[in-house]
Amino acid sequence: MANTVNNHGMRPAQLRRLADELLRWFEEHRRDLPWRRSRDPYAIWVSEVMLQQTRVEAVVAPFDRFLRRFPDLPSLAAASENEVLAQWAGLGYYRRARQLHAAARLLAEDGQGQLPRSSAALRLLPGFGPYTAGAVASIAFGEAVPAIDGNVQRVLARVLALEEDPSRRSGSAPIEVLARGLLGGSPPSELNQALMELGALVCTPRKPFCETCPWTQSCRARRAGVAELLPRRTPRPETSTVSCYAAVVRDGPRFLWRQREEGEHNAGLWELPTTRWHAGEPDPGRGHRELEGLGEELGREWRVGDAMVTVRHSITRYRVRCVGHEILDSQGQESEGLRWGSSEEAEAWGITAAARKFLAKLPPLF
DNA sequence: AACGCGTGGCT
DNA sequence: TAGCCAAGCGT
Repeated sequence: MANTVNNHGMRPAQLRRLADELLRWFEEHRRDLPWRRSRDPYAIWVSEVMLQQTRVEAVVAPFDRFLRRFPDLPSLAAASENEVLAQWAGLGYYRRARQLHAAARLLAEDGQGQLPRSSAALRLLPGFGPYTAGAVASIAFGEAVPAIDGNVQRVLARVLALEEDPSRRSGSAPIEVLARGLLGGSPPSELNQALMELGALVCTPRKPFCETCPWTQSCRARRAGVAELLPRRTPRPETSTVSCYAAVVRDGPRFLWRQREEGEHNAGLWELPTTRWHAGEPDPGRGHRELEGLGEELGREWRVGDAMVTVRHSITRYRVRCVGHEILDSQGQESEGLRWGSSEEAEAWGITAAARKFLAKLPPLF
């Protein structure tokens, strides 16, 4: 039993060797990423939040854009929520942006005006969970705390040939013990980033490149030939198809936009007015009826036309088909959460990914 | 503990 | 095409 918590039998000398091999590998293979060129804790924080559940390639452009618009913590704190959401557009999980913004405001108000330097203090801020607190504390401030994300879970689960699910306590405990063991004596920023980089570039979920891995000799899963099978995670819920219908209401170059409400997904972002989802594939007759209903709900006089275009996207476990119908709106005025705007204007307010897909697919005017 | 929250790229 | 999944957090 002692072995379970004692690094599965990893001795200090072996930990030292693993850490050295990893750091040497990282020195040679580390990617040149925008946030790695900065030592500014604020920039590192922004990058870590953007990287939650999001691929590096998807973060590079939004990161630069965001930092140009909000170069420091005071500028972020001073911004409106929708300005922040607009800069976040395309990254998804918009709550991350709200919490980043909320934390910036807390820090700006309480006089400090800067991030606290310890993982424990960071952990108290909105949006800082165990991973992000560890990542910012180690990368920005050099604290010797692990930063265990999905990459690190995978890498260390394989090194240990761990059969337990890393998202459960029985699996996360040995991973954390090993992550801490590897930190001893190494620069925390380098070691943590190296572990993640190894997971991103070599110890990939499927078809890991074990031949080029610095740990290929010591990895227990590799030796047992089960690397690809680890970590064992509980299967995701099955995806299902849902459908909805969007009102394409045009007035020259402008569209009618609706702001999604608090409590809905994509809250605060603007979309073409859209009906609620229903299970199953789209149904033209149903689309007609539901859009007429939506027009009444919004207090407008609508003539619902034909289906023009269908976009598909997905939200967590739902595959969404959304059919855009041409709508004639004989009113024209705006109201709370309902306004006219060109696609460029709406982009600046912050629009949903589905709306962006509609804009790209809709036939040009005339 | 399990679920809700987005999105885009890869296979 | 459809499924899989990627530097998680909050409830």
